[in-house]
This record gives sequence, C-alpha cells and structure tokens, in this order.
Amino acid sequence: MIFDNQYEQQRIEKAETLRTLGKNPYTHNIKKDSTTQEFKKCFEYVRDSDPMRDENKENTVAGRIKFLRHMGKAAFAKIEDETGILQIYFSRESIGEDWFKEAKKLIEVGDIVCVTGFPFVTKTGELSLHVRALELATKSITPLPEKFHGLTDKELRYRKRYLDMIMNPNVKETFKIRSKIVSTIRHFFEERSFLEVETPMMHPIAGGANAKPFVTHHNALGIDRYLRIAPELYLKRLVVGGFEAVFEINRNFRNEGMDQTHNPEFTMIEFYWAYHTYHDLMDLTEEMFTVLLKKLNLPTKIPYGDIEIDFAGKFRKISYIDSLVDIGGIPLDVVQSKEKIISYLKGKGEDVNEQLSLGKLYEELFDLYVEEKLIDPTFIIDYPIEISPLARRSDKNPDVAERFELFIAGREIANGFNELNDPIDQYNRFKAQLDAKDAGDDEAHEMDEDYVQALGYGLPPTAGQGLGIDRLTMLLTNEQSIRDVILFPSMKPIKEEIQIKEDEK
RNA sequence: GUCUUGUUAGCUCAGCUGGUAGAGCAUUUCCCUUUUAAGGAAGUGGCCGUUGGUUCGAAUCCAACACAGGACACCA
Repeated sequence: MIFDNQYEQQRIEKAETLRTLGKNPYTHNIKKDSTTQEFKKCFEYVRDSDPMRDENKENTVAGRIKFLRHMGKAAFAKIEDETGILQIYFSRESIGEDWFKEAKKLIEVGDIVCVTGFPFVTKTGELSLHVRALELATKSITPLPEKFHGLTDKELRYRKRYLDMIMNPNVKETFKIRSKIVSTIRHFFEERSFLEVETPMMHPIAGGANAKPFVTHHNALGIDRYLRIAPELYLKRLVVGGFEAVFEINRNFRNEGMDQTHNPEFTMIEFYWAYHTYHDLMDLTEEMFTVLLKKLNLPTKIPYGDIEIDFAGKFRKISYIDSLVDIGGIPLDVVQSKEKIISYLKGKGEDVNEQLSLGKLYEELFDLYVEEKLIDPTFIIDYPIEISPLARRSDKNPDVAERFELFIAGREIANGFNELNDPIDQYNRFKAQLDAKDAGDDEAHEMDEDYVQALGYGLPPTAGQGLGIDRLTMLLTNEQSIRDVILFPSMKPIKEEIQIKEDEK
C-alpha cells in the first residue's frame, strides 16, 4: 500500500479531521494578491513607519510552509512560493481561538496555505505578514525531509525531482537559466531569419551520427522504428527543398552509457545555413555566446568548478595538427609519421593499436594530450578527413575536412562543418559504411537511399552545426553533472517499483 | 563494461577488532504571545539494501545480486 508510513497515516487523519470541521483540505478557490517577494518589495516602507506596521493594508499570499514555530498562543511560519520565502505570524487573537487551537494540530510543515493580513516588522527586524485569515490550500500527506540538512541524497534528488525542488531552491534557479538559454538561442536564430522546424523523432533508418539507437515498434505498419540519434539528414533534406536557413532544438536518443556528460536522451540544436561556410558558423557561434552571456547577466569571465573560463574577444582558432604540437606538446617530427606516433605513445605507457590509421592516431593524441587543456573557448579546425565522414573535403588539402569543433572547459561543445553535397561521394561513403557493418561494426551507418536521392536533386553549398544544450547549460550554470541540468534524468528503475507494477496487473 | 565507495528511523548521520540498535531534526503529548535550524519536559518510531555463507551469536566478517555516487573505458 502507498502512504502506509506512520507519519503519512497521521497526516491523512488530520486531513479527515479538517473535513469534519468543514474545511476542505484540497480547496481550489485560492486567489492571491501577490507573490512573497512582491509582498516584501511592496511593503518595505513599513520599516520607516512608527510603529513598524500598516494595519490598513491587506494582502493575500500563498505558499508552502517550510518552517513552523509554535509558541503557546502565537506562531511563526515561513511560507515559500516560486519567488522565495516570507515569514508569517498568527496568534489566538489574530485568527480566532477555536481555529488557532485546531490549526496548531492540523496545519504543519509541508502544507500549502493561503494567508491574508497586513505587513509588519518583527522585533528581530524581519518584514513579515501578520495573519488575519489563515486558510489551508493543500494538505501535504508526505512529510518533508529534515529542515536543516534538507535532501542531499543524489539518488533521491534525481528520482524525486519535485522533492529536490521543494528542498533545494537553487535547483529551480538552474532550470530557469536553462529555459532562458533555450529561449535566447531560439530568438537568436529567429532574428537571423532561421526557420525553426520539427523533423521526425522516429526514423526508419538511424542516421546522422555514429551511435547505437533505441528501437521501438509500429504496430499498424508492423515495422521497427528507431528513435533518432540526430536530425541531420532530415534537416539537410529541407535545405534541398529550399529552406536556406533552418534549425531544430529537440531531443536526440543514443543507446549508450550514462555518465556526468551523457544522458540517453539529450537536447541539441542543429542548424543548417546554405551559401555559408564553416567560418561563418564560427563567427555566428561567437556572436551567440556574446548574446547568451549578456542575456544571462554573466561576465565574460565565468567560474566553472576549479577553473575560470574567459569568453572575452575572438575565440582562439587552431588547426587540428597545430594543436597537437602547440597545445599537446608533441614534437613536430613525431606528428609527421605513423611509426613515431606509435613509439611516442608507447613511450608514455599507453596501449596503442598499431593497426590504427594516421587519422585515428591523431585522434588518440588529441584525446590524450589536447582536449583537456582547451579551457577557454577554442575552435579546433581542419580535421583529418578520416575521422570526419560527413564533412566536405578541403579543396586545398585532400587530407583535411572543412570542419571545426568548439571546446570549452576541456569538453566538446559544438561540431560544425561544410556539408558533403556530392551525391556520388555520399553514396560511396554509405557503401563503405555498409561494408564496415558487414565486417562487424554495429555502429556503422545504414544506407539511406532517400537521402542520397535528395542530394541528387542538389544540396546548395551549406554549412551545418550541432550544439549540445545540456553541456552548454552545465557550463553556464557551473554544474558538473548533466543530471543537474536535466529535470528528470534517466535512472534505472528500482526493483520494488517493478514489483508494485506487477502486483497491480 | 572495469575499478572503487556507499546503502542503518520520514530526513541527515554515528555505530571500533562480531555480544540486546544510537543521535539530531521531524512526529506524538505537555509548557510557552516576537521566533529565526526557536526553547523546555516526556514518549513513539528500525526486514541495519536483498539473498546466501562463516559463527554459539552478524548492522559489523565473507560471497553473490540490486541500486546509487566517483574514477576509468566505450560513445567523434
């Protein structure tokens, strides 16, 4: 049975008692005049009057009781609403002897109340509401965690986010900022004539990235569908169709591990810009960060954990190969040959797969010696073609793709490139992926013939970029775990929950 | 997936080399009309994550499992 805990039983009885007294514990006719913080602002002047009260004013506020202190024939409580917390005072005189006597027993921490009264300042100098009418809005059956330490158990915080929000008000702050980040980005692109679109979440072929998909089943059609791992191929179809600047902010699903920077469902913005290059994308990205910091009232230097990130000025740009030498500290002659890289890595005590191609070896070096050092925003540009299967090959250097990634705080934040729009080349690359799949690479791309067909009609020269909203939010809210910027992060079910479900069947 | 740490009252946590289960807050009863984690007095409240093993005896030692945190790996 749910609510079989002794404390919950006590509270259910209290709700029943309230009913017998003619007071609905779940009333619905609540009208408040102001929020708790509006109340404080509005009546701040009371501090300057003598006595420090204004009995002619009357105001109704509502909120959840977070603290309750009874003192014989009077009581103080702190009630909290979305905006903050406010102290209220009520006594035998102020709400009537009978109701005071009952309320003392029946109204407790966790309940949501609606109070009407006038502003006054207490002996200790706190602007408070002197209650003339006290009404219960919602009876809380489940008691709140302890008032001082609150709720710290991370598992409970993620599983019961509502409780986390009640007990840790700064959590609400983080998600308000997240909301503001998303709306700022949305407006940023709208103002620049990008069109927001929605493309399918269920794909017949999981494409646009190398990742394991989630599979679901469509009963009517009798076929499997994949939850999308990226919207990329659909967005580019739209560019073929004639939308020259499109963006989508939505969820992607990847059937992979979970850790501090990975959640199976995560939010990305992807945008595609015809007749522009990846250099334009980098300029746009810089501009977007400037606008974001301004809208969030953040300085150009922000703390992140133990480090500080400096967004001032143009972001550093350095080529992939140069970064290995200049940032990774790898000797120039080592970078030039496969054999030297292998012996260099071995000399550092790393396990090296000697079968790796030069491009893959670069990637090893980059991940080991460069990535974590990229603290201030840095564009790494001109990627090895081998590790950039969807990007356009450089006309100047056939080993290099016209691609960049943005790194901040040692983490990849965005990935953009000039799109491959040669349909024959694309067809052959898909074919190569098929061969890889046959050879056992279960993350290799499927052939998406319809997409190749679309390219056959002509994709104008286009640059496209993806940017992880969750990781961006982590940076701007100084959170170290992706679970702290996702309202309901993925969690394994607890055994008991499954058993309860089976019992109910 | 590997390593590691944790799981004890509603919450936050003690519990040593095995010997009847502890505290604070919350809750219940009582006192208290300006408190700030209010205060004072007395109570209630435990499948010590689950299942096995060792032992006369296990919250404690061992094993497996479950869930979680951290690190690493995987994942462009």
